[in-house]
Amino acid sequence: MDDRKHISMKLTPQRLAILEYLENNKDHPSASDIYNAISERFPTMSFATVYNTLKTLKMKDTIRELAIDPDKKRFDPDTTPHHHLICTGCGKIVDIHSEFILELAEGEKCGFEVTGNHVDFYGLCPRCKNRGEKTFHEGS
Amino acid sequence: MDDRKHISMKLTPQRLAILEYLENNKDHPSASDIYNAISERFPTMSFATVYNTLKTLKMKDTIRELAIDPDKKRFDPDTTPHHHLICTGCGKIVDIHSEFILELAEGEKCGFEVTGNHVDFYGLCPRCKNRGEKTFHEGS
DNA sequence: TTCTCAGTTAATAATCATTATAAGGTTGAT
DNA sequence: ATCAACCTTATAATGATTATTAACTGAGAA
Repeated sequence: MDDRKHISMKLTPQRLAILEYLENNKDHPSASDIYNAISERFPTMSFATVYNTLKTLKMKDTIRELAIDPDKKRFDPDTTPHHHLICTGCGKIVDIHSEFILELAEGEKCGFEVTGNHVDFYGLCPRCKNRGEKTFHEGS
Repeated sequence: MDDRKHISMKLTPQRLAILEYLENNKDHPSASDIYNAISERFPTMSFATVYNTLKTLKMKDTIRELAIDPDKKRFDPDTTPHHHLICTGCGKIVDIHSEFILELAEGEKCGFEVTGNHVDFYGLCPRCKNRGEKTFHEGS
């Protein structure tokens, strides 16, 4: 089941550390999240290696690059089609695995060939709801 | 109808130039797009002024900041609820004003209070379709 | 009119995320 | 052992964005 899509790349210690950190990670971490987490136990790790590895994994469709955070890229090891629910108070992101049928009227397509979609839901997580938070960024 | 939400800020020449550039603009420009377009006829314009003005306009809900492009923020003067259709070949973005009813099952909400959503559609624009393009970034 | 103050602009430095470059390290086939 | 392909690292470079600070402007008070 979980054969990692037959990643055809050398599994160096650094790459294993990154893959291990990403495995089942639901935090949608950024490159620096990954670097910070790993460099604790792996002080020799270079930032470039993180970026290089992420780029390679992205090309191999092992991870997905998210354009959810306006400030930096985030990465998601869950490459199955799914959507996100984002807290506008603290930025927390949770996965939504429901499916939605979203058909565009031909007139709205502007001649595009539509290949997919992604829904960002916005809201307040339980903690921010209680605090009355309203900050962070509003949806795209 | 179009009273610009009673912008309560000094309408300096620089701000007017930015507002004028943004008015009815469907290109979802970035800060540097705006700076480049305006500084031609307004060579004294500072980049900081563009950022300052965009931040102010965003706070006043006169424009919306988009997290669509992983490389930079883009801005949309259309603050009515709408969605986007993005070309994965060239990055072109067009507006979709259809509405979609997207209800989340209670179990999927993780206790969030859901306040809104935004759909990104992905596809190939007519020009990229003909070229067989596949690059750019894939959806969040 | 002149002074003053708050808000604005511009020049600039600083920061952060990301990419590019170049040099050295590792591994596996020969 | 040698070579080449691939990796890693250190580092520089770039691009977007934010922060800082001094000069500027316009409206109202004196």
